[in-house]
Amino acid sequence: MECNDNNVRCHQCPVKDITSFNTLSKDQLDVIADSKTCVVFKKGQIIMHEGNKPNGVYCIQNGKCKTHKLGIEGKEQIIRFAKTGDMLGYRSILSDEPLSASITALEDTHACFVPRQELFDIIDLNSRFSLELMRIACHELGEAGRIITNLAQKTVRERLAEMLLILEKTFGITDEGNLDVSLTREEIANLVGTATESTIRLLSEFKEDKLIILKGRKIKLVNKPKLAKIGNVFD
Amino acid sequence: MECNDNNVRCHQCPVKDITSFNTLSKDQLDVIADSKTCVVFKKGQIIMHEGNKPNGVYCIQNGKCKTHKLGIEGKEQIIRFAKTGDMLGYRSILSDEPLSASITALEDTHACFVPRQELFDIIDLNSRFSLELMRIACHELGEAGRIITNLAQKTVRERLAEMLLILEKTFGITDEGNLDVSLTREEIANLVGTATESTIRLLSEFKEDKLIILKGRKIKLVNKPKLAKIGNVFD
DNA sequence: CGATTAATTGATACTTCTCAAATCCTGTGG
DNA sequence: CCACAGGATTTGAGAAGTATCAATTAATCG
Repeated sequence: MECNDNNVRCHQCPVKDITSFNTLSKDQLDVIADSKTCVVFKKGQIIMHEGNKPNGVYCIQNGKCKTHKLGIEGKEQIIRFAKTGDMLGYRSILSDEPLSASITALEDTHACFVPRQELFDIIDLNSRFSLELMRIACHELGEAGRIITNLAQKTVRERLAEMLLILEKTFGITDEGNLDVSLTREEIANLVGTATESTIRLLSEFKEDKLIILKGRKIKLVNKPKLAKIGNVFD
Repeated sequence: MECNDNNVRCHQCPVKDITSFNTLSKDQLDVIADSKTCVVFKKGQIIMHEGNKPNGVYCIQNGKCKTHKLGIEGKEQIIRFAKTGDMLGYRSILSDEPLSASITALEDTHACFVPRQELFDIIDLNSRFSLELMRIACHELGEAGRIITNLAQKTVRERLAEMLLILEKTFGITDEGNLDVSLTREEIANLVGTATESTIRLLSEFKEDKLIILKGRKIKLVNKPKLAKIGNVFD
């Protein structure tokens, strides 16, 4: 798991500017650099485990992760995603509560572990950093409200159409135009909040209606306006 | 709307200790006290309006509110509640985004308006206050994850049973043992994420099964273990 | 190249929504 | 205080949306 990224100082880090550490001074970045540990998580590996108390956060250098909770009878619910530049575990650290969800790597993921204490030290020194953390948490809170409303009011069909658009917005597309994230049908179902079979049936319908092109786990959106209409997406 | 609570200084405020201002020094409390405006909202009055940019936050002196979003075809989704001691509008202020939801008084509510600038001034001075704000936002984020999982995986029947228990935990009970909050059937439906008629039918079933006693909008929980079992509530 | 896991399809049952109609409240003005 | 209008609540019937179970086929990984 350890890797040689440890040689890289944080102020030289290529993703520094898109992380919440972008307001830190050189000295403050050195505090992080001196205490961080860089690791690699293999695809499918659990990075943090629901119910545990983490000793710090991870900053994603490169990769994609899912945040997921255990629901009824062990069924997984995917709450959100994280990608390059995002911080993992901050919710638990800042609320001083156990992890409310697990985090699993969707592909091989490089991340830097920053210990709890150094994080709090910087919060104490740098109110801009504190504000940035608040901004992120409060933004996520707004997103959560939107997800709650969708789950409560939209049909599965509507939610799936919207989710395809959200996946494209979140992860972008590959050279071939496919969504740049590989999810099983079951994962899509656990994201949308439905049964795997329903997801498969609806994806097939969308394919029949020429809204998407399916090739195994590769999904290409070819009629986004129509998907947006089906999903009641207005923005 | 204005009221004479303005005479009360914040350091003497009876609810100060249960608010996030409880870490402020006397001087810092005076900054708030000098800039605050106390107001009263009538039952049903909109305190903040979805999409607007608030100029500050409200601290609830006394009362109960609902936070609600507009969903499909104007249907209301209730996201959460607020009560005495809670802060309103902080999500929008701290994320620098328009309000993601409206806030409406469920009963006559006394609240103090604290302007945006003074809030940021204190954040700059007092990292314990910043941490407290982060703690609240991150705690709410964990709650939101739980709500998302419930909406995605539980049946309406399960969600309603759980919601009754949550309402009792949130608002407590009156002398007669009823939930200390008055909601229409439609509001309960908008909270659980279902149709009004479904809520009515299920409440009637719970009444038949002697789990609750209904008298108009007064609801008394008489068999909480059974409700917890129906709602798959384990904690 | 098996062995396992994932994806697909069909049939059926169940939950929940929608529409319609009737009754009950509640606040308000006379 | 009463009558009344308008909203809230309740109940029924039928339609629609989803889940579940079972069986088959396809894909993937040592």
